[in-house]
Amino acid sequence: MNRRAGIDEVARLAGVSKSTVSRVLNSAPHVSERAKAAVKRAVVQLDYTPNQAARSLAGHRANAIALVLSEPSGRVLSDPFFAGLMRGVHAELAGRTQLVLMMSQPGDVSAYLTGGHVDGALVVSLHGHDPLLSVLQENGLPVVVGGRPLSGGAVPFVDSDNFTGAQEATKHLISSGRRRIATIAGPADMAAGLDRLAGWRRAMSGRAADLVVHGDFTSEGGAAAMAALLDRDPALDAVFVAADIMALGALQVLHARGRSVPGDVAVIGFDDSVPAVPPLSTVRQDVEKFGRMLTWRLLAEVDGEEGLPPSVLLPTSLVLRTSA
Amino acid sequence: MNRRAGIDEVARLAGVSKSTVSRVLNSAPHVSERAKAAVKRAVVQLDYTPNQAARSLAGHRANAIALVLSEPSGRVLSDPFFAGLMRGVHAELAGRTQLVLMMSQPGDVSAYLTGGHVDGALVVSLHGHDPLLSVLQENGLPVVVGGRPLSGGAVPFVDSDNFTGAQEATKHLISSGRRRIATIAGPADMAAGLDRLAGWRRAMSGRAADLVVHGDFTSEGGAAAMAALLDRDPALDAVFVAADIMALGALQVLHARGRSVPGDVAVIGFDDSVPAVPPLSTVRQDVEKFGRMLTWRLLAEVDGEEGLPPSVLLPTSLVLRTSA
DNA sequence: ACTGTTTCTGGGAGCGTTCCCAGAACGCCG
DNA sequence: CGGCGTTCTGGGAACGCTCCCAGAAACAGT
Repeated sequence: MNRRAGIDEVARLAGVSKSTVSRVLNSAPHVSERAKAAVKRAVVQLDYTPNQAARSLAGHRANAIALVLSEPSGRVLSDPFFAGLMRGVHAELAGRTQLVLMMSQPGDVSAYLTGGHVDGALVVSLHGHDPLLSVLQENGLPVVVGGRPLSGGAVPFVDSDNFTGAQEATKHLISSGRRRIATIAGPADMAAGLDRLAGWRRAMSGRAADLVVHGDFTSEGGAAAMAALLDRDPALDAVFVAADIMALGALQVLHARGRSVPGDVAVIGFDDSVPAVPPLSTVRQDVEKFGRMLTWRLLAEVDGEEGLPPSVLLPTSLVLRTSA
Repeated sequence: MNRRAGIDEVARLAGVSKSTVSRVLNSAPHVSERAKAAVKRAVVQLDYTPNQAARSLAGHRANAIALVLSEPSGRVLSDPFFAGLMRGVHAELAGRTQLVLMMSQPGDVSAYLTGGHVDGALVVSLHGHDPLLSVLQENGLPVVVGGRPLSGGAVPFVDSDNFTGAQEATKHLISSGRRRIATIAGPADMAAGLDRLAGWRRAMSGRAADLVVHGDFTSEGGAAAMAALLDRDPALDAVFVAADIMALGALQVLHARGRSVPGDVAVIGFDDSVPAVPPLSTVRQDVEKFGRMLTWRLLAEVDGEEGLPPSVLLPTSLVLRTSA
C-alpha cells in the first residue's frame, strides 16, 4: 500500500503553492485558468484524493450528515418506505457528503450529533414528542425532519400530503358504493398516522365513522387490527389501511376469514410499496423524491441559504388496481 | 453554540497532561487510577466528546467502515433482506465506528474506499465478476463480502447455506407428493442464485429437472418467470422460488391464472422476509445475524486479529406455513 | 507617471488529536 | 546506598488540510 499523495505533492507537480491547489479543489474564485489546468492535471496524474479527516479538522465542517432513525426497535428498516427514502437521500447527496446512519438510542445519539461530527441531521420516523429535536435545535445543528413532527415548533420538515391522499382513497371507496367503510390507522403518536386518519374522517363526514382501529405500521399489527374490525362489524365492506405493509396483514386475515377482495371487502393501502394478491389499490407517494427533497433542504440549510420554505408537502396520487 | 471543549481543557481541569487524557480515552495501559478517575470526572463535567476528524488525522485510522451496495440500480435497498442486514451491522458496530453507506458506481467507489477514508468495507450483493473486489484487495483494504463472491480468490465472506436450504425446501415438495416441480432461480451471476439452484437440482436428482427460469430478485421478475413456467408446463404443481420477493410476483400470476395455492400449486420461497396471501412457506435465514457476523468479521480483520475463519456459512431452516 | 483597485499567489499559523521519546517517580535487589 | 527495571507522566512533533494575511501582478482612472 504505497502512501497516498498529499496536497503539497500535487502543488509541487503543478508548480504552484498548496494554497492554490486548495482553491482549485474547492472551486474558489481568483484562480487563473493556467493554474487551474495545471492542478487538475497533477491531481489526475497522482491519483490524488483529499483527506477528509484533515479537511474536516481544518475546515470546521464535517462533510457528513446523519440519517437518524428515531426508532429504537429498528422497525423502520424493514419498511420498504425507508429503502426508497434512502435511495433518494443518497442520490441527492451525490458524493458531496458522507451519509452516516444512526439508530436512535435516545442518549448517545444527541451527544454524537451535537459533538460536531456531522453538519446536519435528517430525522425520520419521529414518534410523539421526542426530545431529540429540541436538543438538536438548542445546539444549533441544522435539522430537517421527514414526516411532520408532532412537536418541536419551527423545525423544517418534508412530508407527503397524507391528509389529501387518505381523503381521496376514502372518497373512492364511497363513490364505488361501499357502505360500511373502516380504517386501519397508523400509530396515534405519529403524524403520518394522525393525518391519514384525519383524511379518512374528512371524507367520511356525514356518515358513521366509528370503525377505526390503530395499527403500528407492521403487517402483524395490520392483521390484528383487521381481525378486531371484523369482530366489531362482520358486515364491513371496505377498509382504508394507512400503510401497505399493514394491508398485507389485513389481506391475510380477510382471506383466512373467507372474505373475497374486492368482492366482499374493498381494500386500499398507502405507500405503493408492496406487491400483493390481489394487487393492491393504494395511495402512491414518491418516496425517492421524498428523500431527495429532505436532503436538498438540509444541504441548503447547512450552506446557509436564505428564503427556504419552512416545509414541503409532496403530492400523492391514487393508484387503482384490483383490491378496490 | 458554545465552543466544544478540547482535550487540553480536559487535561487542565483534571490536572494532567493531554497525553494522559488521550491514554485514558483510548484505555491504554500505564495510567494510574488516580489520573484515570480525574480525567473521567473532567470529561463528564465538560461534556467532552473527542473530535473524530482530529483522531482520524492523527491516528491514521478512519474509525469508519463502508457498507457498499454493489448494485448501481439501488435495487437492494427495496429488498427486506437488506433492511435486516443493516440492522445487524448496526447492532454489531455498537457505536464503535461509523457506518458510511455507499452505492457502487464502479469508478468512484473504489477511489473513495482506497482513499483512506474508511478502515474496511462490507461489500454486499456482488454480481458476477465485479472488479471492485480485486481493486480493494490490491490496495490492502480489509474487506468482507456478504454472499459468496463468484470470483476474487481468497476474500473472506459470510453467506447463508443457500444450497442446503434450497435442497430441503425441494425435498419437502417431493415428499409431499408433488410431481412436476419447477424453480424460479435467482440471477445467474450471483452466488445466491446459483447455489439455491444447485440445491434444487441436487434434490431433484433422478427426476426431470427442466422447469427452470431465472428471475432477478424482484417481484416483477418473479411474475414474469412464473408466467413463463406456466406456459411451458401448465400442469406443474409446485415451485421453489429463490426469493420471497419473487414469490410475491409468482403468487400474483398464479392467482390471476386461476391456480389455487397450495391446492393446485405448492410454493416455497426463500428469505422469510414478506407476509403474503396465503402465508408463504419459506427457507428462513437470520439476516440480522448475517449482518452481525459480517461486521464482526470485518472489525476483527481491521484489528488485525489472527486465526480468523476464512468464511462463515450460516444455517437456514425450513418454515412451513400455508403455501406448501 | 502615480495611485487605487482588482485579480492572483504564496507563506504560515492553526485545527485537535495521537504517538514517540525522554524524563520522573517508585520500587526492588545486591 | 547505587544501580536497574517498571510504571507513570509530560512535551512536542507530526497528521494533511483550510484560512488569513500580505505581497505581486495586472489593469484601470486621473
